[in-house]
Amino acid sequence: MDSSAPARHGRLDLERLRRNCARCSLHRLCEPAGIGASELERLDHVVRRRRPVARGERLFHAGDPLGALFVGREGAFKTVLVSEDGEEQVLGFHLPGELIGLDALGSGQHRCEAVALTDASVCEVPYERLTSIAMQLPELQHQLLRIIGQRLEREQDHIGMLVRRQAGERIALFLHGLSRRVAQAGGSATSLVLPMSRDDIGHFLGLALETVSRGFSRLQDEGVIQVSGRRVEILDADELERMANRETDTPRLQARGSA
Amino acid sequence: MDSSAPARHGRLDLERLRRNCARCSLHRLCEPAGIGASELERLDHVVRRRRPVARGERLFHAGDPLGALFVGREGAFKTVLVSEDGEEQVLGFHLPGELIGLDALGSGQHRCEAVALTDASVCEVPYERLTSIAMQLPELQHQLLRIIGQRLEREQDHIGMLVRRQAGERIALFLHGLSRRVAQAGGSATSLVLPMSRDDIGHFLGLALETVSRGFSRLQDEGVIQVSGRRVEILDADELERMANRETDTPRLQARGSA
DNA sequence: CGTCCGATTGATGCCCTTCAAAAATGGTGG
DNA sequence: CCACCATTTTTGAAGGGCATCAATCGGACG
Repeated sequence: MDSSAPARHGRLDLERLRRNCARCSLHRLCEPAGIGASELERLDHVVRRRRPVARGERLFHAGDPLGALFVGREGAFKTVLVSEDGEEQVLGFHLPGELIGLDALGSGQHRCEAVALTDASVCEVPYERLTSIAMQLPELQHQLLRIIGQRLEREQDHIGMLVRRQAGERIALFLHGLSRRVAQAGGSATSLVLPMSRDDIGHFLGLALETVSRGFSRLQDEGVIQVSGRRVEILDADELERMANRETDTPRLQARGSA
Repeated sequence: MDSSAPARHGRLDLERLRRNCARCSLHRLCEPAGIGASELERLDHVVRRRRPVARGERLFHAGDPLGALFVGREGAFKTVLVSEDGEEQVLGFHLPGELIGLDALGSGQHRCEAVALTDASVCEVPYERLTSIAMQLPELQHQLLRIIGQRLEREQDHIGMLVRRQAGERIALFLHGLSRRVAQAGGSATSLVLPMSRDDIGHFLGLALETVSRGFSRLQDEGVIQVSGRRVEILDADELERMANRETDTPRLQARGSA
């Protein structure tokens, strides 16, 4: 496959566009919807591709007007809600391929800020243009609604993580979910390098950073994971998932081997 | 089913439709968007109005395909996520004028169930028809996206309620938020009759029902509210809001009067 | 090699959960 | 109208898990 053919029209052009979208992880937005050539071309003209973002840089701040949605391409982000007393609440982490900026849909202004946890790059889609194109493409409209709906599901899962689950459960749930998402983004499901600090994880899970650290250590003692700073190896994914669903029951009934 | 003037065109028809929408609380969906006559007419033909729902009845179950969105008209609902072990997680409460059913947008299937807490009635909007009309009405599309975005905000507020806030804070936050919403739905902001049980509130706030009850009693002791079963009078809304934002600080530093 | 920031580990206190029982509420039928 | 029951709510007592304070450890970087 040639990588540089500058064909202007025909299949070659479409191929180039599709390739770009697939690389840029925008495929979640347009590819599964079966969008045709002309539509892709329009999207392509609208999307600002592969904008680099330095670690610590913000895609937007709280209060910024909704200008564009972002799709992570490389690196990782967190979205943070800062309360008036300076307390940070981490709303989510965002891996390549995931949409950032939906928090402004309700009011037209961002209510949280998106911070790059590592050096990163994003694709940028002007919101107004996206919606106006969606007006004419049923597939794109449905896809957009579906993606927003999936974000709703994620928020609900986040709530489920926080409600009446104890620390070990939340941490297992977090690692398990992160592993799946890293795999979906093209990484290894068992060998992770966490882009976020223990403090960030704590502010996401509603736990003190020390509790997160202790939880990691405990999982390591039990042989489920191996931790070295931000490097995490998942040794027993099944057990991890089991702990994620209820840690409190059968702590000694089915105990095998050492206590 | 027309019950009155069968006018086909002209202002009368439009007025009737607007009235219906306003009464039906669908105004949040179409009225502020400045929708014109023909569009309202189309919406009107699509909406099944004022369907009664008995207490305990479900609008949908987990796993049901996404058929329609609902707008509460009278009464109250809760949406509940039931985990495999039978544990209930209350995702939200829904007052008149609020949209129910968005949980299915991501997958096309409902993941929670919507239960009527009281005898109630709803308007029912077939989802496919709504989106296909939205394709042709920029205002409606934007309004739809805005409403979904507002739901996202609510989920995030819910998360903020759960993370690192202690019981008294969550309960004050809950009462304060409910008061505002009841007022928005046309009720009294200070005199509430809770449609949900202490258990429901507990499953929403991530607390044991006993803790909720104790929290109410404590607020009463402090003269902030007056409780009698499910009847709650808010005596000091300012103080309630203050407690909602940080209960733990300045308990004795800036203490005035009694310790 | 020394500094700095993040991660780990320890000890203590407290808030909330849990178990338990009494009290109140609401609906039903005599 | 009142008695009766089921359900919900309130209140009490005890124990545990997590936050907090504090110190040490470890790696990254100049």
